[in-house]
Amino acid sequence: MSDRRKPFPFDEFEPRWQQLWDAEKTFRTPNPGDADFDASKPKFYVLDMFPYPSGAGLHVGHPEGYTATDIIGRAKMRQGFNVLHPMGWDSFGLPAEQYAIKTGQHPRVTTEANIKTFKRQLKSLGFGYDWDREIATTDPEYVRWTQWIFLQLYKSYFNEETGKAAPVSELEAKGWTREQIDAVRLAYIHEAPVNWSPDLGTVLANEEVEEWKSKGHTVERRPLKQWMFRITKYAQRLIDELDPLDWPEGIKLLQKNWIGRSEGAEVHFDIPGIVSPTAVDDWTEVDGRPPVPSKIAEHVITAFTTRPDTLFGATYMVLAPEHPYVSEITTAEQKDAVESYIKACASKSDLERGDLNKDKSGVFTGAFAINPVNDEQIPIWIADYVMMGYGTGAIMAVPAHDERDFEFAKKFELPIVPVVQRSTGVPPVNPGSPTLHSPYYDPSGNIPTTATERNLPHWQQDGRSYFVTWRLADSLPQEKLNQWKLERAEWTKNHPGELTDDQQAEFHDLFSARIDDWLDQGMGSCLLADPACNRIVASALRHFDGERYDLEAFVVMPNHVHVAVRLHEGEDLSKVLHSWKSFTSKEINKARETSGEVWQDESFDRIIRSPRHLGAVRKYISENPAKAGTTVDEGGLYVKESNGLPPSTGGTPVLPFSDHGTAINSGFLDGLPTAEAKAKMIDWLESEGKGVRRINYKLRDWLFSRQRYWGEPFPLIWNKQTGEHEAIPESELPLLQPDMEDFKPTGDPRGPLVKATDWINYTDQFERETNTMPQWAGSCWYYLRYCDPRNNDRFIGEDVESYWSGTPEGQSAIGNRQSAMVDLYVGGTEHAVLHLLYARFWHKVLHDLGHLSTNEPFQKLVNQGLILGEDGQKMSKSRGNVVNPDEVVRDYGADALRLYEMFMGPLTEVKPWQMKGVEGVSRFLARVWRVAMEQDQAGEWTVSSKLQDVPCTDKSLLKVVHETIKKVTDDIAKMSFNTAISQMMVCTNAFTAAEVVPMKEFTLLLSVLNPFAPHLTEEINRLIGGKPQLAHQPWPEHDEAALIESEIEIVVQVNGKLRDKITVAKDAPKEDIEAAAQATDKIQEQLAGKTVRKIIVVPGRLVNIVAH
RNA sequence: GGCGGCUUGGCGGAAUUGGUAGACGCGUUCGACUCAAAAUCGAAUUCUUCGGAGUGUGGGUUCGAGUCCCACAGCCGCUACCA
Repeated sequence: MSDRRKPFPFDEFEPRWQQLWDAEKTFRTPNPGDADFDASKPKFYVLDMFPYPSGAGLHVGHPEGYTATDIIGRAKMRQGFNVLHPMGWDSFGLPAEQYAIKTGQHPRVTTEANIKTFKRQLKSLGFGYDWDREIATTDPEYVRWTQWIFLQLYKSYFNEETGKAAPVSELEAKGWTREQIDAVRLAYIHEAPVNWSPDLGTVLANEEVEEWKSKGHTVERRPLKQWMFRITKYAQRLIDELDPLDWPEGIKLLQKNWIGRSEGAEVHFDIPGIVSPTAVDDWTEVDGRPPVPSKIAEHVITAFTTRPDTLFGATYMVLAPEHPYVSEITTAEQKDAVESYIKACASKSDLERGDLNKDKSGVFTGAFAINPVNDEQIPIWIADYVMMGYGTGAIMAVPAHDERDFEFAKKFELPIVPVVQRSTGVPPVNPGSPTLHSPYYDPSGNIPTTATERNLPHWQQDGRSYFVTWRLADSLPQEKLNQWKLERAEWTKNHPGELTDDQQAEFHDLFSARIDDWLDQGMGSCLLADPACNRIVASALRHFDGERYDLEAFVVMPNHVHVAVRLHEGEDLSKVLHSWKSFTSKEINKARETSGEVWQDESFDRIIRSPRHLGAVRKYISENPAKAGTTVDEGGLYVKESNGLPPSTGGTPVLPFSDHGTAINSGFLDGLPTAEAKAKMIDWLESEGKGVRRINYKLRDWLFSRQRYWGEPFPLIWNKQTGEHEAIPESELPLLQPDMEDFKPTGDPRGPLVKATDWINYTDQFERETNTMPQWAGSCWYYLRYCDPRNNDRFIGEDVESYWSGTPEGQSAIGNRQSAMVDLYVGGTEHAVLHLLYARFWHKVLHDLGHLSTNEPFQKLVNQGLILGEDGQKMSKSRGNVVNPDEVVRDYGADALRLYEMFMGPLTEVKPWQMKGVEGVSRFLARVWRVAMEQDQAGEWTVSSKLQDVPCTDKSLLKVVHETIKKVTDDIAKMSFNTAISQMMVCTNAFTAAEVVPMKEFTLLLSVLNPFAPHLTEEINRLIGGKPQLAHQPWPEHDEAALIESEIEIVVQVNGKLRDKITVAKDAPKEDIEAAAQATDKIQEQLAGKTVRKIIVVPGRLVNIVAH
């Protein structure tokens, strides 16, 4: 392959141009203060996620994002922006250290070698990076500022009043003690069970556990002292401030879910026998004061719940096995069982705990708690389905309304009390719905329907299936109904025209939802709950089954009836309904010795549209009692047993029911919808001192310590006497790791640095912290350092920071809300949560402390899609489908690789590699080359004789060229590179076909192709005498005049089907177009024997003639 | 289980946001050049019983639907006892 003839001499000119760009510093970005800095130019900061320089070298996935940003950067530069497009290395990391341990080589050596390879590879692709700004997170100067930023966090706390970070010196001034301050620092030391990996010899963040386990390392839980960041204080801001960012909605959602905000309450459960004066939450700060260990904490167990409205249904409690109170509350009889259970859990990995989750396990502690709302004694259990890491590590179990609690209660035969009932109402049906046009029921399409109006629309068709619902008369007073109808009519009058979604919802709330709400409140007599009445209705429904109709399913609920029924030919729904209603009302009155209306006039009915719809209706009916939380009398529920539906559930309610509904069996909450019941319960809890409103987050504080050699050491020292920690002076930064021969993990949880005894010993009084920072530390702020990479006085200069955070006018192509520093950030989804969350956190802290003017780092985020192997599988060495970019460059050139990766498909999509596709794109580049160049007898390339410096006389060629400028410009802004390339191919094909290639127009094509294929275009431009370099030329603008044609082709449709095309003058009046459209032979043929009903003219596009 | 994404020729993918479905490229076929091949150039290429049919399936809205609405299915990704 490599010896095959090159279609154009890329192997000669590509390296030459790369050297020129290097030597000339073509892509150097001037900073404020530089001699060539032009303050009038708007800034544009486009950033790639910097790579971890692994030993394997560049992967074809890397250039995907890098080419995209390079195209944008190059285009923006030529559009007059001061473009910052830097590259660097995320060079700390476990693989380098693991490799070092294996080979005995210092990780710095391997890291530097890897960086060299990466850099060579990136340069061979011709990316326009400003290499003067290259940084590596392992550079001592970079480490200095990483440590400096850590110290800013260490010296700060989160001020609850302002919602911002502030220096702890404020608290010192207020007279806080050392202990109190340490308890609120953003960086704090904490003893907690952590994920300790014995063979890596380090602690891992929860998020990292799976990754390393999958690589075959073991991880266990173990309590250790660790440095933590109080990122949870920023949870709300990390959610809220996501909103204005131009990120993919999916990524925003991922972050929100990760932070996992949930609203609810903490409920305090007293343990009897021990008096609790007031319930105090021992884990929270009160009035912004530092936490005070509660004196009564051991008397009270606090549980977090998102459903305080179900408190009446809480029939037991469950603690996590690790919960600190377990040993205290366990009774003597249960002690052995509890202890052995805890032991069993500890030996289970998280994976086992989670994966084999179907079978619930647990042990009774022997202790009881008091349910504050009804003073009932409820047993306290421990079980591993409750996690110590979320909420308070204790739950109130409501088995009737929580799946997990339900399973547990069933297994251990704990009481189940339903306290929420499904709000009754009609099932969801297609709202947009003239159900009458269903071909399922009438293949002829000729639909004999009658619409009868009786309170509500009443559609009828012969022999169809219906779903009918009607209610007891006293379930809704007529005057109420009438009043609501009037209000609805009024509202409709005030809202003419089409309704927005919101208005539709409002409209629904005004009437249908009101009826449902009313009924759900359990109003009315619910006399059908009486088995006698229930049976009357059921037998009436069955009476004509098989004679006048076939019953599909029905259910008799306490205050309403649902029936799915297929009418026999010739039957009339309203008559059938009437006979049911009149017979049953007579019988019910007789049975109850009453008189008067039993049923409401109103009934709801709809045609069942399809077998599938029928299935849904039957399912709805069969589940209805259970969902509503009621039972029906035997016989009151019927589902035809023929089509694979689950058998009728009889009278047993199906629990758990975890949706919202209406409170029942709940004292003062009865009848309230869930939302209101929640609020009322929280109010009650707070007024009684039995609980507090609480917003809980899934997000945990960030474990920032690692026990490794190859990471930034913490710039902290410990007082050997007092055991207090403090910062080393900033003048001592950077604090580098000592040179060590042996950096193997020791198994000592303090990490390998403990072996460097001299280094540790800071003074006689102090010794150094031996933990190091995780890889995230460097990647959290690298985008800041790029702005000012050689500044030795600050992590980023103030002027520089202000310039690169700026919001100059007129830069709207990418991202329209410039509130963040980086305008465009491109990288893989794998960093969607952690890296981006951590970087945002640091950025916000630095912003709060006054070091940054923006509060978010990345304005627009784009995730490039994964490139799969040629077999459609993920590329991997074991599958042998890995494509090496070096080989592609060798065989086809850098431009071809760049162009192919952009031509494969949309940047964000997952797509398979096709080597044939690279060839295709290479052919395209060769065609561009041959438009300008031809080979003489000797095989030497010379400028083609077709290429002439003459005005372009070919109108259509001129049009294509300007269309191309327009489309490529727009498509780059949209990051739709594949379509831009396709347009340039069209343009090139036009040049290839042309007899004479006008120099000026051809140069325009080169000009827009330049960001995609910089080497080829610069080389051709040089050979044909173009000056200056394209990289220094302004971006071309298209000529609107060249796009306009005097005549346009218009499509003629008859009844929406394409039948002919006509050519008309660009500004022909509508009438002329209509006439011309009807005049053609083909159209005449189509219209023969038909009457033209309507003609639709879409200017410049089509004519549609509607005729029957 | 939850959340998110995707579904258009033999393949990768276009489609001006409701207006000619299949741009562009790959592959395939035919032709030109050539002793021949490669390379290059040109033509054709959704299916079709030549009436039409056709964007995962079924319905709906519309003069008109790949695009909007409803329901369903199938793939892929992430996440998982989150109380």
